[in-house]
Amino acid sequence: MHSYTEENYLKALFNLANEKGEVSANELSKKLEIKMPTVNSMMKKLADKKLVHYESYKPLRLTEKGKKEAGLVIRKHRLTEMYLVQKMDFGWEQVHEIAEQMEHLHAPDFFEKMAEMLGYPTIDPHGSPIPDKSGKIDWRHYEKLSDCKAGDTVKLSAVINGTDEFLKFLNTRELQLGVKIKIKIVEPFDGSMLVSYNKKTGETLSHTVAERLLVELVK
Amino acid sequence: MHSYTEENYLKALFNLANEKGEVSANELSKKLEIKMPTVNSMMKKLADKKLVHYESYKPLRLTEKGKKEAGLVIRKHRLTEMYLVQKMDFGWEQVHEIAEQMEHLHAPDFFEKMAEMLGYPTIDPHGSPIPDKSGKIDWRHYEKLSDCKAGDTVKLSAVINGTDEFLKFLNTRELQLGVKIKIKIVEPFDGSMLVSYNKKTGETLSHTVAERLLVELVK
DNA sequence: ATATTTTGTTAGATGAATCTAACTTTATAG
DNA sequence: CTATAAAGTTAGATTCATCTAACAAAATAT
Ligand SMILES: [Mn+2]
Ligand SMILES: [Mn+2]
Ligand SMILES: [Mn+2]
Ligand SMILES: [Mn+2]
Repeated sequence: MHSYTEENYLKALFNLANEKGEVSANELSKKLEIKMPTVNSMMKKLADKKLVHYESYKPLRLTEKGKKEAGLVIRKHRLTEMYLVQKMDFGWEQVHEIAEQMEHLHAPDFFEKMAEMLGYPTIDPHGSPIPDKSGKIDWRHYEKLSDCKAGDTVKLSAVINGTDEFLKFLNTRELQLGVKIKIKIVEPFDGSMLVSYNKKTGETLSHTVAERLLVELVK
Repeated sequence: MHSYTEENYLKALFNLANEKGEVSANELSKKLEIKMPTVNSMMKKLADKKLVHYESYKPLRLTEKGKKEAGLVIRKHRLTEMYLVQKMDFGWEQVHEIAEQMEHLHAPDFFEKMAEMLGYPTIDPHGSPIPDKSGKIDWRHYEKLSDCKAGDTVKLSAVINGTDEFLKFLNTRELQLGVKIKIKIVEPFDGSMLVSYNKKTGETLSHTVAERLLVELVK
């Protein structure tokens, strides 16, 4: 099996590769807060294990095997988060750090039991898709709230860059997944939005917030 | 904080010290399946951290600090086992390996939530006491079934040397914690016992089994 | 009491994961 | 196009946890 360390590299590669197509050693180094030479030698090691395609001075790419292994780690992470929220009553802002550790447990029966108890969920508490048992992700096509226009009615489906601080901020605004948001005005100057949802009739969301909220158009 | 590795040494020292008073480097080496020189240098390291009293050629003893830290790891282990059995429907023979990993999580809120959901249990699924939040253990006084005599009625309160195989064996005999056992005959030759419990009127338990069952006298 | 066995210690090596310093290649800006 | 900056690589050191081989002390057996 892969070490705790290797698993964290695979996961970081996977997540970065989904925002962009390929990953530079530099990005990976910054994401993991590990210096470049260390990343470099780990990439060679993962290449030996056929988890990463490595060529000098070229961007990094996970192999199919690498994607699968990464997907399985992410599955454990997201199942854990869902379990903590659904079955142990944690807030969505409290679960990431715990899942960051639990994702490295080698305990298939435990994760299978969690999945079963949760009814085989397909998204985690932040709206991110949970990879299936083969590590495959079923990608959704959401758009950023900040890309929507006045008059649109949307459903909040996921949050990105979901730091605990940001999630706590959303709590104070009663912005949970599933909330229907009507966009009343989009300010051209700063991209801030005047919206209504739940019983609130005039809440303002900054562009910074709106671009971290992923939504689906409704009606 | 302490590393995964250090925690395992502390836990092993603690458990060995409870069977005997002190622990030899040799026993510890065998228990952990780690060679003596490795154990030796780890003991010096733990001594530097004031977790172990170390003197050349003398038996090993945990300091008060060491006992506390070990107790806290064991607390996490046993709370986890109890949670897995009570809340996730695992069998008592399925939980040790998972707990062996989860005991190393640094997630106080998670373990506190488990304790709360379980109603602050004082024993784990195998009848072993769960240390409190300060790492202290409330020792019970049980005796081995093998030390009881014909005519005694006892309650099964804990199992020792509870390997998964042994626990599965107990499952086949319907021997769960709390079962009331009447001792009908003790064979002088091999120490085997003829007992009755539940609706069974004449089950035989070998000495090997009886000395792994801890009981309390009833009536 | 001495010899043998067991236990404990020291010394030195290894592999994993990390770092810093120095160098090379590629990208970017005048 | 060169010059500079950024990104990537190589070399060598460090820390942790492990090992084997050799040696020393303590326990045990004759
Ligand atoms: Mn997360
Ligand atoms: Mn992690
Ligand atoms: Mn256990
Ligand atoms: Mn452990």
